[in-house]
Amino acid sequence: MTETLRERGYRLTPQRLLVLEAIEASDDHISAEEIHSQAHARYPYMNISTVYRTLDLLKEQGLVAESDLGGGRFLYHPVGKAHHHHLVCRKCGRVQDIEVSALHNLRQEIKERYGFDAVFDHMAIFGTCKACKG
Amino acid sequence: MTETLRERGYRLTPQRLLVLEAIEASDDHISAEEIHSQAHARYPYMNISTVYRTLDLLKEQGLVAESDLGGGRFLYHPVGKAHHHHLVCRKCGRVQDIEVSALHNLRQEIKERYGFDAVFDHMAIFGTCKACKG
DNA sequence: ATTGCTCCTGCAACCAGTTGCATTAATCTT
DNA sequence: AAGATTAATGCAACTGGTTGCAGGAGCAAT
Repeated sequence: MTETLRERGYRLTPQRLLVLEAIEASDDHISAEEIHSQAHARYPYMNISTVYRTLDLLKEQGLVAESDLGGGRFLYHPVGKAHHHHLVCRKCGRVQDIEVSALHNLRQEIKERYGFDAVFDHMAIFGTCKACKG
Repeated sequence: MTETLRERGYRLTPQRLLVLEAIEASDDHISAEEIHSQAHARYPYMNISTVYRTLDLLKEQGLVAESDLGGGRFLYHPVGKAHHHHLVCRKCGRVQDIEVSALHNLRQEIKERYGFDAVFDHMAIFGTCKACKG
């Protein structure tokens, strides 16, 4: 990721490197707050607005993906892993990944019935997970 | 709605009546900010937190439905009309209703594959509408 | 009409996230 | 290695939304 940014003419500041490290270290997903607190521990002047701006840049450049967990809460993950969606359990809060193919049929149906091109981009689906229901 | 609230033991304060009126007047959907500004015009002491608390109550009592339009933005509408979902066009911003049945298959698939009970509650689906694509 | 119970409201402080602006520093040039 | 350019940062103020708490008001009983 760092090489890609440099090649595209972006500066590699220590702040950006810390954000990248935090995202890569969490091979699952991570919130902006978590990124900030990790980076802040090592570099006290790290500012939360820099985290958000770096995340915006990484999204723009297609290096990280953003999931909207509803209510304005977001998670970030490197795009290395396969494109996927999330099942968010309202009871235990656990987030489970599901394959992108699960939404193919819905996309097609919406296209046929309404002529609308739906974009499912790391979507969050809420409900109750297997464990919590038992 | 006012009668339902009174029957269930809730007080009918002027603030609550103003919120109800604003929601009923907008037969489509309305944001909390819009409700507040309408109510505030007629009753200057109206506070935004009262709007949110009233909306919470109305949700709880099943009288209004909330749609998450992503990024923490919400719309509210009376439950009188049939349960539905929204197609939000990212180009023109238009919000189109779709029937709840569109998501039946997806619900079933997620249930079978992951044992997860998905709750689709006035969901927003983003993409490009027919008009904007042409 | 008055009283009292307790629900409801306004306020102020807070939260995650965003933005404008002046300052700082990464990189390029020499 | 030093200077210039300008992107990136830190700060502070702001947004929409949430919450604790003390005071105010709806409603029922008298």
